[in-house]
Amino acid sequence: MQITEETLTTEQKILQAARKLFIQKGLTGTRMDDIAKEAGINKALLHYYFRSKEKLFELVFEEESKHFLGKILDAIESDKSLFEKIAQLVEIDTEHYLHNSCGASVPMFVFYEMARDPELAARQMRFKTGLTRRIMDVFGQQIKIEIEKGTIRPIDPSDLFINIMGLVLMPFMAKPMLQIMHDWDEETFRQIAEKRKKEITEFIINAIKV
Amino acid sequence: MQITEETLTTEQKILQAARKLFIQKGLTGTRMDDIAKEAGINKALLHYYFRSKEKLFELVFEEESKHFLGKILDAIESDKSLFEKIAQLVEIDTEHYLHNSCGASVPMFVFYEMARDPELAARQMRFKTGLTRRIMDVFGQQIKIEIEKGTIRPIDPSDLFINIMGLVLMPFMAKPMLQIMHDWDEETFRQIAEKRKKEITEFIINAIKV
DNA sequence: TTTTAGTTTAACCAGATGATTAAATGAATT
DNA sequence: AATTCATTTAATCATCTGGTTAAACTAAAA
Repeated sequence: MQITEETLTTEQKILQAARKLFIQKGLTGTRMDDIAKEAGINKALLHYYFRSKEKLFELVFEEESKHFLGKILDAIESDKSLFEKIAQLVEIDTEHYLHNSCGASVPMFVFYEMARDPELAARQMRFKTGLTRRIMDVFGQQIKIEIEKGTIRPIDPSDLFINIMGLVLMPFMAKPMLQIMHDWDEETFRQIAEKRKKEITEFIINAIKV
Repeated sequence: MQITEETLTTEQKILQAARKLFIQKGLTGTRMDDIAKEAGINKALLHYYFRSKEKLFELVFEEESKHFLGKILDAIESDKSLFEKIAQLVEIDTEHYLHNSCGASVPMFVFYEMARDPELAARQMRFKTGLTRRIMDVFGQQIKIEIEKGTIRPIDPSDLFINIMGLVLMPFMAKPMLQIMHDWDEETFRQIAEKRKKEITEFIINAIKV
């Protein structure tokens, strides 16, 4: 059965609308009325389903930040060589943000809200220490082995991790500026992001391989 | 003469306060009262100096986005070899954001507000076509020459540009998450950003040199 | 048909927030 | 000392916004 607007429960419609608007406009830039309108209902029903704006926001943020880290872990936990794993990390993340943009970037949303509200950052990361530690452990271990084998130059795993994230995410975070700078329409942007998958992977591998 | 709080004009104090808060909390997250309080004055005086929140915000944004692109152009227009230029671009940008953070990141501020308000993005970029075109022209020309000389692998200049920006800016944009993930205090973060200057430069050069 | 329980809405409230105004203050000038 | 003009403030306004409430509607159960 196809999922149309009608088949969604009101709760799902609200969550979908909230997600879209929070990612696009942020917590403080989004009105409860806007979410209601986007979901095709009114404000009171919003509070019937979700007690408060903060509660609704926290749900959306929790989901997105977990998803963000989850995607990374998926790629890193796979049983592959380092180079294949990097290719997969680039592929999975790019693909995810290419088809999940809401007209704005999820990583931007996550980082921005964390910067705006350190309490939120601390609270949310507290429940993700398992995820993050696992990411760094698995990745760090594999890097260490490759360095010892002499297949790649010595590099701090967290540095390499930041580098990969930077290369993958930058086009999505800087999208509005890049689009205007280079006069890219949506389709052109998509093509460039698509093409970057291969190019970034090679860029990274060239950068680290001996 | 040292610049203390007393030597600043009221206008400067307001702009300083507005800058700090807008960068930290964004347009929609910042209250006019907060700016007044931060500047040590009251709300009415704010409107006496700057007609409206939007006007004040636009001034701050204009300044920061111009500065952001200006720093890049400074490095790119210098009379140096490509590799030296990349080193300088990394150095200048990192140094700038290391000493200009407001507890939050300027590039994040610029990108975020552009994503939140496409009108603002279009309006602001319209006056910066000279800057951006100059950046891409000068950079593109030099890349082309190096590729023809065979010193670097073929790469689209805008791709390389995005890559450099991603590598330099990512730690600053993801700072809250990274700090919690790795348990870095401010000083540790500073040291890591400092150390990355050399490492990123080598990373990039290894990635592109034949 | 009546009852009942889950949905949905319009109207309203209290506090927040951007903006205005008229009066007060203070320092420089006459 | 009196005048003048730029600063500064407290009080106030109109609107926005998150949240509440009581009533209306709907469809299934009795």
